[in-house]
Amino acid sequence: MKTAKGKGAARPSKESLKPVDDRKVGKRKASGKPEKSRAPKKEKKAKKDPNKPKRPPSAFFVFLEEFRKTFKAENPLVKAVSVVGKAGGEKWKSLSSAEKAPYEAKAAKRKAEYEKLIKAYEKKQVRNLCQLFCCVWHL
DNA sequence: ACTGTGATTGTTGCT
DNA sequence: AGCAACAATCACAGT
Repeated sequence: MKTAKGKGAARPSKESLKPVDDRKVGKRKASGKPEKSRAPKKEKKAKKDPNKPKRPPSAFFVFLEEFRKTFKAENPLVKAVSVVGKAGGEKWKSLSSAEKAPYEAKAAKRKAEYEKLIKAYEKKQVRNLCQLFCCVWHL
């Protein structure tokens, strides 16, 4: 048996229908551009705001969330997230638009809430800057 | 002991 | 308009 030990993706066969791109997460460099314009400023630590709302999960993630439960329920031995991800991706592509509809609907709702959170977040940021400005002005 | 990684697709955000 | 990074998850490996 294949000891699905975490990393080793337990998918030795069926590469035909696997158009996975090389977009490995972590270092995605599509263009041969050595310097990423979007690169985080190494100078000064890019402190992440704890209040910054995280991006809303896409329909795929919404589906994946439920899929993980099902997958783990049927494969409690599988502990590799990669396996669930691949299985979920394959299943996701197998789903029809109608079946993805409810997930997309939820995703849309999530997005709406996200926009609201972002709005409040930006507002807070502005407020924070305002306080800072006020403090400086007061000096 | 803690943090990063690995894989999936979609969405968002900046240039 | 297009590319790049990041969203959850969970166990393991490395520092």
